[in-house]
Amino acid sequence: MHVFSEIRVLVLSAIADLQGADDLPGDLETKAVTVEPPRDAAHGDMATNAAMVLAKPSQMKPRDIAEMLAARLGQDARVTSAEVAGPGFLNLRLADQVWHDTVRAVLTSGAEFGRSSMGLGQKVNVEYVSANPTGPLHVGHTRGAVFGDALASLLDYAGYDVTREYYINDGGAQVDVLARSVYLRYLEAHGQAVAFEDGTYPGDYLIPVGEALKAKVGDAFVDKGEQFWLSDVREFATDAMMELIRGDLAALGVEMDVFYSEKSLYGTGRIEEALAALEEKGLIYEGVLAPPKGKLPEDWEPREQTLFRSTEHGDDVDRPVKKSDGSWTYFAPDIAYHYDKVSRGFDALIDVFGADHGGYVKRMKAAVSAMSQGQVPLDIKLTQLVKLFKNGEPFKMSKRAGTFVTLRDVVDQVGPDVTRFVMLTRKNDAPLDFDFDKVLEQSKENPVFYVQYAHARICSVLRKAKEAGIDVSDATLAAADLSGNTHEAELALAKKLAEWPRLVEIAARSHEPHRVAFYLYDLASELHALWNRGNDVPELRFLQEGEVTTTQAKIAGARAVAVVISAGLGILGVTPAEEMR
RNA sequence: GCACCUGUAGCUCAGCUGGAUAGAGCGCUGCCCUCCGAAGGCAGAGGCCAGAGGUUCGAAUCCUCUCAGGUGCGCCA
Repeated sequence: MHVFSEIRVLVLSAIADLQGADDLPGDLETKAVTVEPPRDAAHGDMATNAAMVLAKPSQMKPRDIAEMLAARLGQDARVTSAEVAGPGFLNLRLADQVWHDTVRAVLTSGAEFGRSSMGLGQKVNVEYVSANPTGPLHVGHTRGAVFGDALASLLDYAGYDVTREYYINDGGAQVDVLARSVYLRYLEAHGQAVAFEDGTYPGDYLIPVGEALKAKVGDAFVDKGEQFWLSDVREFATDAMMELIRGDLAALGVEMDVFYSEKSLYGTGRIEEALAALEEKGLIYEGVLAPPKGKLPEDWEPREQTLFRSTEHGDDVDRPVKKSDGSWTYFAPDIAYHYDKVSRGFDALIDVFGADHGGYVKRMKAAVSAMSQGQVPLDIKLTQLVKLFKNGEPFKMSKRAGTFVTLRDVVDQVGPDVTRFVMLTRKNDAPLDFDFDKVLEQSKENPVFYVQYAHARICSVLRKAKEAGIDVSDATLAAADLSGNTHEAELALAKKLAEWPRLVEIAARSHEPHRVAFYLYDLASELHALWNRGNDVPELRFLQEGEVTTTQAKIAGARAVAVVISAGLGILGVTPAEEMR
């Protein structure tokens, strides 16, 4: 339990006391009572809206309730002042001791400080990347990979039992296209001249795959009809692509728990089973969709298809699960896949899709809602486009020419840490500008650098202290007497640390890992501010010449910041820097 | 035509799921290194939170409509 929830408990018990004394009605809903840091630090350390929330049901004036609460809360040793302000806010100031305890808690718990039990061990499945196994991952996938991975780590940190999963789209027509493309490269490896026409993948990355195929089967497939080799080449090629993709993910530091094959759903009755479950609920029927409003496609004509009544679960129109020729649409195996996830007992599902799948959200949610009787929530996070820049100039990628900016291009140039952090400095549903030059800039304009610099500065102080023969182990620092750390800037830093556990819960609840990145920037900012105060106020420097115990107390505060930065970067998948070069 | 996302300082973006006088970086102005990493810090100027209604003690945040940009829209995945 962190400071904010501790104080909230205190407020609630004060309310209960007032109820016991008949100063407040006995039946009050206290769910809406919050205790949070006020926007303006001048208002105090924490503010509660309790009086305003309770005013109406109590039929009392908010300020009267606030006065009564203030009197009770002021008796607690942790509270140094309780003031009524504005329309009925109750502003609390807490004793320095509270913040010193926070620093101590960080040093004692290490990276575990901030870990929450909010998730109660619930099983959550996070599906991300899920790129078609037809080529290397590109920048768009990279953002999805970073986002999904950080979200998964965040949820883990918040006490959920997380499974990281990748859905391999190896069942559709695109893998046939892949197979034909690899076959061409295979012929090429045999010295034949080939042409990559529309409907094939011309990328160079398939050259080694064609050669590998040749090494494996020799000339067995040369000059043979498609029916002879397609299935074998398809399997060979998708395996090769998945190996490529796993390598890409590894370069970014992403490790999946489960790779789930779409193909495994076909011919095994799994799709039929999932659709039968929907049919049981009367949600599958044969029908004709109304034409889309507005301009009609040229070749539109009414056709009877097998449809899913997704409108029953919030969609705008019903969706086809079979094409007019009777074969499955892409939606059908996807339903089966999510049916499988529900059957595996997950309490919540999260899908991370690219923004171009936005039109797919409602039907997928409808399907999961129907299959789980509304019991398993599905959250779909869409990641918007990444716009690449170089020297401030837009960096275009052309898929037709077979050249596009890959995950490797990005990671090779700026490294996995920078790639990850930068991609998390924007919320998922906002487009992201990624400038190859700016992300490597060493200035505070670059949040990656700014946060790393704060961490490196602290490491530098610890190194200097050690050189001076001072014991700066976490255990020693945790035992240090912090009562001399009373300066406003020192306390501000400790207060920022106290917000970390609360921020973790907020970020986890909203599925927004970018909040961690912004918090780390703020924390780094407090550290830099304190550091520079040392220029004017020598007492604030971390290293106090000849004063071992004072130095240890000062360093305790700094070291705690490094611990939290390190934990936060850990969630983002970024390695903290010991020094800047 | 419909659905989803976005609209906050000159620019790039936060804003703790409804709280007080809306914040940061860049850019602009003026300061701070004989001293732990100045690759930093402090201060100032800059706002009708796209617009109009509504909900309530209270709205950038929730609802409705309008405007602008992006994405997608049976027989691709």
